[in-house]
Amino acid sequence: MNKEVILVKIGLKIREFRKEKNLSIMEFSDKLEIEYNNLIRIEKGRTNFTIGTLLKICKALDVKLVDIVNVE
Amino acid sequence: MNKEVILVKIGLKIREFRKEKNLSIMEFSDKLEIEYNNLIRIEKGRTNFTIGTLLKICKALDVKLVDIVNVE
DNA sequence: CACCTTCCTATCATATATGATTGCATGAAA
DNA sequence: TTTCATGCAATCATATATGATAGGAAGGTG
Repeated sequence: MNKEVILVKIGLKIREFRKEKNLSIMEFSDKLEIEYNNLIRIEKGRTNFTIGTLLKICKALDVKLVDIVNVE
Repeated sequence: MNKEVILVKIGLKIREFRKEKNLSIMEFSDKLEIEYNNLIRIEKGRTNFTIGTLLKICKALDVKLVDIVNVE
């Protein structure tokens, strides 16, 4: 599984967790220190984001790192 | 646990896996498409590297994403 | 119809990760 | 001693992630 596919899958998983919390992207990006459009890029798998950004997302979703990257 | 601490811990874990394979940083960066000095930055936790870079490392070490980010 | 929310894209500027190179310190071995 | 491998840091240029903003499409509600 190549990078592009994994980034898409991780994005989908983030979106799943966000919807579980009944958060819109805007509400979610407010909780984060991440820009609204950047969050969309991440959820759509269109950007190769950093570990630090992933950690922010995990914190805002109250999930562990392993819960999100478990896509293989 | 903040970002800096987690990046250091992830770096240490990468180093552990590398030593288990008896690879020097130079040998390891040859297997990767990652520069030698960048690998040092990552292992020392001095850079907020990307998911794509993490995936390259996982592939070269033949481990799963979750094995490396399981530091919390 | 207008109005609002949500999701999404595009664009540009800026910050930062990465590539590439150089140099230094240490230790092992000849 | 010299020589070599290894780990590490510093520097600069370049590629790219991110911040910031604007606008469009679809759906719901008045």
